[in-house]
Amino acid sequence: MTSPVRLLLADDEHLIRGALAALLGLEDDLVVVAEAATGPEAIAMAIAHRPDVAVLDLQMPGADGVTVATLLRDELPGCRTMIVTGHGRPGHLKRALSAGVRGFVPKTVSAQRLAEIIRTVHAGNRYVDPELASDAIAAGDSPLTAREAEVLELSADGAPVAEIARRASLSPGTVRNYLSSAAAKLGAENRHTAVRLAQAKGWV
Amino acid sequence: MTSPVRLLLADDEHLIRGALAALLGLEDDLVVVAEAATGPEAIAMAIAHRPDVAVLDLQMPGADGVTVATLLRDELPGCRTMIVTGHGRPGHLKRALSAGVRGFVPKTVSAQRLAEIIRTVHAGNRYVDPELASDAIAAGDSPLTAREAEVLELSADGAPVAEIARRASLSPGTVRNYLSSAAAKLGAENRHTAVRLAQAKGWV
DNA sequence: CGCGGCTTCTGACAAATGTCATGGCGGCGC
DNA sequence: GCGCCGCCATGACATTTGTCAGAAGCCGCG
Repeated sequence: MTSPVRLLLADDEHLIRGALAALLGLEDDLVVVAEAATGPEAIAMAIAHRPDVAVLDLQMPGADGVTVATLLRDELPGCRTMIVTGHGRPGHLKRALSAGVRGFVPKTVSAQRLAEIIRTVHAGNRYVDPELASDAIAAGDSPLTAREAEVLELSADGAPVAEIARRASLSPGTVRNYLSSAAAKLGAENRHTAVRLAQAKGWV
Repeated sequence: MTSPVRLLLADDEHLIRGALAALLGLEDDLVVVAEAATGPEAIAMAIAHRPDVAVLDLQMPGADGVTVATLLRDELPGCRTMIVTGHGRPGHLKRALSAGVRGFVPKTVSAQRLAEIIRTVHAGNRYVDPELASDAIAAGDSPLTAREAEVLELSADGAPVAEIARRASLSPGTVRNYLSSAAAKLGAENRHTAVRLAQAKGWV
């Protein structure tokens, strides 16, 4: 028998992380060698313990799972990464895959299933939850140009156009044009619903 | 020794629920008698299995934890309820307490700690996470009137005033007045930032 | 009973926003 | 090189929103 798979677990919810560590530890071919509660901590722990697979939560303080995965790809090429998430948006999956992530699963799977997927990933294969994958395909690519997306994101907190223009170093008129065309592309009647739509698709 | 505490676990994330069930089951004075993934399912399971303590996630499909707790208080007076949540907003805590919930904890606590709190709650005492409590005190009470809150909530998805008026069966002018006064009370410069603020405080 | 607060409405005005046409600039593909 | 597309801007216009004053009915509290 080969040596066990060394795991890093990163999740800001101690309850989940601890429970997960306990359950995965029961599998005799898996061993949790490090845990982290924040993005930066995950990176530090990964470098210190050099796990075979890093299981990362998508939403963490400091840096999200995809960001951590991106850094890890450069720092620790031998370490496979996978994302576990509560509510995954289509856009996140795309970002994750281009960051070299090899597994993407929702928290609705069982621990049993997660263990299998960890083995799959460790073997060098990919695994993406079928439902999330079909969502991503259905959502398609963002129809927004770079500036449209940027301006839309800046308008996410409900700031007036003048404020957005200031933050983007653009003319207010230009901002209104971008917002208008972004809303048209998304089929929204105003920029606020446009923001919601884009966020739901994970495009911002 | 007394008989073990019978638990109901409700959380839509199978991974967490299963892991939690396993960990809490290790405590020899606790036993998980039922699990549920949705609000309605939690209610049905509670009535069927009559647990001593119901551990409810705040965000679940169908009906949220507080709603479930409210129903349970009437249906199963002998059953203590507690809420476990990822990101608890101040307003939620208030709603939960008035629904008769006896425990309110974030998912950042350890399983060890959760087990102790379950015992505390089962003994008839209350437990509220200190940090969440101080947040709630700092946030204070909502300054909004019932209608202001209602209209603000309807405007949450960015719908235009005409749409909100239709849904609330109010005159557009009235809606604008409510939104205006709500924004003024919250110190926001428009209704969209007002919505964000109110949501952050848990007032909507 | 009167006072104050909440609810609901109207009307009017100012400001912000959405829409459209138009134009210049720069890059990319054929 | 020419055309297309994205980027940035301006100006004008219609629409939507925000703000304010005023007014009526209802309810609870002292």
